[in-house]
Amino acid sequence: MATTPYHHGNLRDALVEAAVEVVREGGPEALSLRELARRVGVSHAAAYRHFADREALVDVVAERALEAMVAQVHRRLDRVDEPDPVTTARRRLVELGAGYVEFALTETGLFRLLFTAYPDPPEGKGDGDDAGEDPYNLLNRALDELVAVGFIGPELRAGAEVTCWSAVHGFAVLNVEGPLRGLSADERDATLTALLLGIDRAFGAGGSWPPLAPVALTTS
Amino acid sequence: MATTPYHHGNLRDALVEAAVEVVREGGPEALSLRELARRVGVSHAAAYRHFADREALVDVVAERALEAMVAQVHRRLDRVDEPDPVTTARRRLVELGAGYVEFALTETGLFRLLFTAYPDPPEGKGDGDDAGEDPYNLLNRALDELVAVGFIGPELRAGAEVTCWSAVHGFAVLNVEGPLRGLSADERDATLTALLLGIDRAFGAGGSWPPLAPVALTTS
DNA sequence: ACCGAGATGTGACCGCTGTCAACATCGATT
DNA sequence: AATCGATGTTGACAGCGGTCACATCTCGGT
Repeated sequence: MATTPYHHGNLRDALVEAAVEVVREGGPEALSLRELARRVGVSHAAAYRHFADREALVDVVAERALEAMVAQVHRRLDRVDEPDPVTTARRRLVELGAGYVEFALTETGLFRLLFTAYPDPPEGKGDGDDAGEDPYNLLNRALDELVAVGFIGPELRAGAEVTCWSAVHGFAVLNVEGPLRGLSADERDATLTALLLGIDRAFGAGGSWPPLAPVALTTS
Repeated sequence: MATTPYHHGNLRDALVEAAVEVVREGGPEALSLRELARRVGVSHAAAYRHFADREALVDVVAERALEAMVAQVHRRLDRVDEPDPVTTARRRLVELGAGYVEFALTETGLFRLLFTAYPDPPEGKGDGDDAGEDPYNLLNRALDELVAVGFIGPELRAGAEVTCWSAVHGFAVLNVEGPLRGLSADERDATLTALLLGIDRAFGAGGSWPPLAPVALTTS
């Protein structure tokens, strides 16, 4: 039994683990069922006992990626510590965006996979159970908070999620796989700060609020 | 010689034409050298006389796509007709973004291909010859104009291109291949208007400017 | 008018991929 | 102990990008 047991034991988990690793290193296009099987030490068709097709495996990796992203965003969100509630809410929105971008730049492969098979979050707005563990929900709650503390006028709330998400996502995409990928860390921090403070200005245009501190990414 | 001449005549052009058509219908992943050759009625290896590899063909299609995009943006830009120079400049920035998104939604396949092989425009800032026929240059000129007419304070100019591009590109991506692809035309118009006017607010936060009219896309 | 050279197209081949069907093996249940 | 369903294997197929030797055509120089 010591020599190559016929049954792997927990092939499914092993495949997922290997898949995550492969995608982290080479992005979605590096994900090959056959190479995965090779890596795990199993025949090339064995994976089909656990995944209907390649797509199904991609979906599982996407879930993992989403979790990792939420974790990274939370890490940044939790560091926010401001005396003023308005500044707190504003800062949280900024850090939310910065965490999103940070994940995109740190875990390029996972991020790229995420948006070749994103699990349509805006549709499932009804399930209030695990709501919150999803960047989209985090964003909406941050915006609601900004309305609650009086920073965002209620008339500007509609569509604000899409505006924020678009800006931050666009920045991430352009920097990860787009024409902005050559930017230095300093240039990135500067332009990202301009973008995030721009959003802040767009929402708080009504009143006269104190300026926000710049942002710096930890791209490691 | 009427029956299948050995030499095609202008295979290269025919291949490019077919490639553009295929990408328009099925996106970049539908672009296969072999199917192209089949469609043009030639053996699959013939294409390699005209293109080093698949990538080279993709690049040519990308150029075409970029031209088409610039044309569409121009079409919208040229319609702007406002008495006030400040309103003109503001409106032009809005229409620039709307045109970008409109192209993304109209020519989904070409747009998606464009960003799997984007010809790094920010790098080639030196060539002043054909400058202007590139969305990035159009954007920069629109922003400079906004500074010139006094809408954007000079201290906000740095990084403004990236902010605008990110927001609009993110919106396009999320709507074309991302989680926002289910949006109705009305929802899209509304959220895009919110986004574009948000950018307008972010830049003109200093003064008290008249409101801008909403935006509507022609997705046909 | 010819003839050779360079350009262009062909078919066979390689290795890679995802996917399926037939077969082998194992563990748990009866 | 026999059996059955879950799991893994082998072998095949089609499609892909890419390369090669070879066939065919076109055109310019003599």
